[in-house]
Amino acid sequence: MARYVSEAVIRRLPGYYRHLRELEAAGVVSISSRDLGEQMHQTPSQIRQDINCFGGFGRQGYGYNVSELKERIGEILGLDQPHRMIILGAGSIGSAIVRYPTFPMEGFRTLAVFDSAPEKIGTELAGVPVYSVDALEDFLRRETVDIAVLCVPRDAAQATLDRLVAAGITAVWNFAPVDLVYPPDEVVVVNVHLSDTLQVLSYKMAHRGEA
Amino acid sequence: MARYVSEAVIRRLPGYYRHLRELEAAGVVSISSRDLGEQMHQTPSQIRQDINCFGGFGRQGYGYNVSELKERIGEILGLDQPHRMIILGAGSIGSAIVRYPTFPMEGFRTLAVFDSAPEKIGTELAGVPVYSVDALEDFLRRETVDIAVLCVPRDAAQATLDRLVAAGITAVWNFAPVDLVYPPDEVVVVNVHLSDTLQVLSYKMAHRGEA
DNA sequence: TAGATTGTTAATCGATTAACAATC
DNA sequence: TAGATTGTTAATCGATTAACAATC
Repeated sequence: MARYVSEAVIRRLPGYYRHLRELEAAGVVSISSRDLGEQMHQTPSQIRQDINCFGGFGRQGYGYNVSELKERIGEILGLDQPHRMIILGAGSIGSAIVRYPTFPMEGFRTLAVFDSAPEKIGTELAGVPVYSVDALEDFLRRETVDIAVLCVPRDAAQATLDRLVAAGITAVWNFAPVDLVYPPDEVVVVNVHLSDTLQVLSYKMAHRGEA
Repeated sequence: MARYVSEAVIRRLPGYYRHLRELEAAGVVSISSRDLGEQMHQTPSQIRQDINCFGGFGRQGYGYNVSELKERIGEILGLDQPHRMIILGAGSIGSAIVRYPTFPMEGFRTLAVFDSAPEKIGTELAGVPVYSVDALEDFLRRETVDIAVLCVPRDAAQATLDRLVAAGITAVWNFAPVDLVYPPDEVVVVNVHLSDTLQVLSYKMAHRGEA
């Protein structure tokens, strides 16, 4: 255990978490890597390797306790800690994030939304106040914020990120379709390039049945 | 050229496309794999390998013509063909997709939105009509639809997908946070599990500076 | 032509899979 | 106990990087 955890493993963890939660809800108490692999279309070997990056919580001859493994993966993902978020941009993507139903119960709480359009400032979005971006630095000085969600238009994204980093934000979830430039040791950025995934779909449609 | 194209390469293509479009807009005429690699934080080798999956359109001693390469990657991604989409679910994610600004100019056109809430049926979302899901099969019989975008709640996703597949839809862009079950030779599914990427961010925050 | 840079083959690196002894 | 299944090491597979001859 405690070996180096590759990006590939990290990206599979949420899938395990989701599947285990469903098994738990279905009343399944224990599961073997063989059965879990079958259900998730992975090899049992891969599942055991992945889980053992973090230490063995399986039992020989028995498998894994579903609730315990789910709980542990949740901890590894940091879901046992609450996260305080702000959203930059009160457009349609920003609205969708504020309203995303499962975030509150996963510990992700949105404190405020920031926008530059005067008609939006002072309103609320699903109960969350919309402030002027001018008040951003002030707000960050007063409140503890863990994650900034970037939902501003493409052309505003880099400048907004620069402000966030200067104000001490260390984690950004970016929805703007740009490759942002930032100091990697000061801030973690995870991109959701929606257009990219749609283009991957387009590729697969165009090249169906080639492989 | 014309070798097997791995998933890893496919997922990098939209990034190339985006970057080349920006270079083109900036008036850059040609670029070497060395410079492109530097700008995109990749090795020149990888860029040449990736591009050569599809045939050599570089010139020795010169590099690649930006516009030509962009155009060719666009074709490979299938962006030269128009795509007709429908959206399932008129909630906040569905609304965000209808309004996504760059889709129309990339050839992705939304024909209709389907929902089950009576108060939404008959209205419009950014100029696109909202129909009852009851009318789904009828609509698909009358109209040519390439892509269905699944934005329904978690618990309705599987049933909706089943209906889509039964009605002959062969490409689905899924936003519901579930692992859908489907016949892989009948339909291509690309998932956008928003919650997963947020959890990856959470992981990286919790384990900052470990590697 | 000489210099630069590709296309492509070979070497390396990392991730996935297989195997099996340890053990519940 | 015997059977099952893990944790872990070794083997394989695939993807990335390096090298270099071909050529613009």
